Amino acid sequence: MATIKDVAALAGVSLGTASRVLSGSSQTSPDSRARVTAAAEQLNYIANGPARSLRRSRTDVLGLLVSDIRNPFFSELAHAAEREAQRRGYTVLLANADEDAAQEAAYLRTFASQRIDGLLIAPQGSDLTQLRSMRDSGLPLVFVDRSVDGIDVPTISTDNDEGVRSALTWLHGRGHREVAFVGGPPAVSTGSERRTAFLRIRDELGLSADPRLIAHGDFRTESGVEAMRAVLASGARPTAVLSADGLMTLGVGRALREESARQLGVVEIVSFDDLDWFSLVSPPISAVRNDATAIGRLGVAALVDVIEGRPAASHRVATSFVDRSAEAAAGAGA
Amino acid sequence: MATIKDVAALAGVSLGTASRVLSGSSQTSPDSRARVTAAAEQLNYIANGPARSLRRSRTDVLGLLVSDIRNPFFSELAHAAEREAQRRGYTVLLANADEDAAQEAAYLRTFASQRIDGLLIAPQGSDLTQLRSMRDSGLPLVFVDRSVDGIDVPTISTDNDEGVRSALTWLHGRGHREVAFVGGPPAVSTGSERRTAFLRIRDELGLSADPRLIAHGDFRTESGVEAMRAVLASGARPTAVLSADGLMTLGVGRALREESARQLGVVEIVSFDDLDWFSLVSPPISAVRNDATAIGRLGVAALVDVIEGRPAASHRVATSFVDRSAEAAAGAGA
DNA sequence: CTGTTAGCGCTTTCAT
DNA sequence: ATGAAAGCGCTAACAG
Repeated sequence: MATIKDVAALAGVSLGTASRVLSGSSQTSPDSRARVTAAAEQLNYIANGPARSLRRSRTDVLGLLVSDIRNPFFSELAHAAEREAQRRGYTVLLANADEDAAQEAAYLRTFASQRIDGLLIAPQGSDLTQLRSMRDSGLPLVFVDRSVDGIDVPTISTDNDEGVRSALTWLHGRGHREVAFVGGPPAVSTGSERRTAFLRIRDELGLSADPRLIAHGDFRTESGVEAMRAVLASGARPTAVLSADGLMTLGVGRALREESARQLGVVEIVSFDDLDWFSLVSPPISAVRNDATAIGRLGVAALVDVIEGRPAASHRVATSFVDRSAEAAAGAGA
Repeated sequence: MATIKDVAALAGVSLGTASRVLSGSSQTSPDSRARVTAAAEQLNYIANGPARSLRRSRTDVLGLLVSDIRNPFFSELAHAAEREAQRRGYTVLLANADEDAAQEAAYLRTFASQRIDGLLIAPQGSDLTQLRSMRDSGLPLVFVDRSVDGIDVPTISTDNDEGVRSALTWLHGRGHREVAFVGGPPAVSTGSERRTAFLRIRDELGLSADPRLIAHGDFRTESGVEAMRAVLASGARPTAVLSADGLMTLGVGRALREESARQLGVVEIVSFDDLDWFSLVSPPISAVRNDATAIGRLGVAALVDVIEGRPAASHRVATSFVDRSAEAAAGAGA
């Protein structure tokens, strides 16, 4: 692998001049510029990043720690974050905590050791001490989607209250009174916020307060199956269900499908998170659009603000409700 | 940020001893071990990765360059690769080329400059020269899912032929003779392999060779919509369709759904790639299971072999066919 | 087992 | 505008 020294030698200039040409940091003569560029080209020179980082004490790399890369919400968020970062001259290093606090802690250490310039994180039951010590040691931090109590970090999150309200209002308007809720883990901010919103708005609207209508999962598919089964087994008779996350909605659908074979009746599904296949099932699933793209984009913008010393603001991103009740009830291939 | 020098000073030992304790590279006395560990703890010391990499000329980081992170196939592959890498002491840096050759080239450069220890890549219309020069400059390379002609790199891919055969045989057995094919881009190896397999096996089975039954997309949803629309507009009358990729299957479903409102009739969908919601649509979509987890795992294993100087073998991962024809035709909420 | 020291490849003074 | 030289934080080779 060619080093800058090789390039300088081939170009017949000093190491310093080669560096100046290559990084464009300062004025250089057209002559040396041409020769250095040619030499670099010829040697297929690619600067050694670690050496560069060591010297400059910055890496131009942002970390993004998501809680589950297989969750479409996060893969869309990651995609948006990456685009925005690239636009601003940063590369994104993506890591997946897999909804596991220990793995999250491990990646946090890895990122810190890589000396990334800043970190975007969707925290779970995060170790508050670790997060604090990272922040205090000067690592710019921004929360996306989720937040953590007891630490003040700019946060880009969804307007969970608005989202739940739109879903319940819509269900209420369609005549539902027995509405089940499959919530997320209360330890995660999105889990608790959506739950709190559900309880309050349910009461505002005068929906059934039967506690058997409520169950909680962990934002993954299988837990959605189990939570929905639990509700059905409890003796409650929901006519509709609000699922707090897209992956759990899949699980809810599976659980209801098992039941439908046993003629339980129709339960209308509404989902927090709109997945692209919802229009293909029958009846189509209406959903709260949770704007992962905006969250990813704003998250990077806020993080770059912090990195460059500007004040960064927290944001609540608006949701919108996608009403599919009017769409044809035909299935994909029917 | 504390350096190893600070740790050594606080522990009252030399820099070298501190380094030895911290990296466990060589024998140290219990006494210094205790003092260094305590000092590191107290100072919240986290080694400077770039400095370490510069000196050791390795990073313990693997790159994974996928073509579309929002494609569930790749997010599953990434997830599996990450787990396997972690198990072997490596961290994965994930990047997304977004089915775009220019972006792929840019990330290739970024990875090269970061001096990652090895790269797992799902290549698209890759610049052969660039790939070759990277390989020749000593970067361990392994292809996953896709390969590129003209460069010899260990490759972990799906048995596309077997997959297509199982799908067409199944359709044939169900009486279909007019089977449409929505293929991927012929420039990508998976696109061309699945297409070639389709043509050959179609003829073997005596299915209709009407050229209007065939259209191509780019492995993304929207292109699936367009390809299917094109087939339907051509005047061909397929009774079934094989889609070459999960995302395009979604598009195919959308296109058929538009049509079904106009009473075109039933077209049975079969998908290369099994997505988790296929059991929820009506009728459920049967599919070729394309084992992203195995590909990711084997890919990392092969890459680590190359890195550590062992010979690495290419693999064709077996597919299996998921027959959902017997499942209840009830929809998600019905 | 430990201290000392060279040097990884680069950027950035400091002179000139 | 350029060359010489220092030094980022770390590991490894060497001497003891």
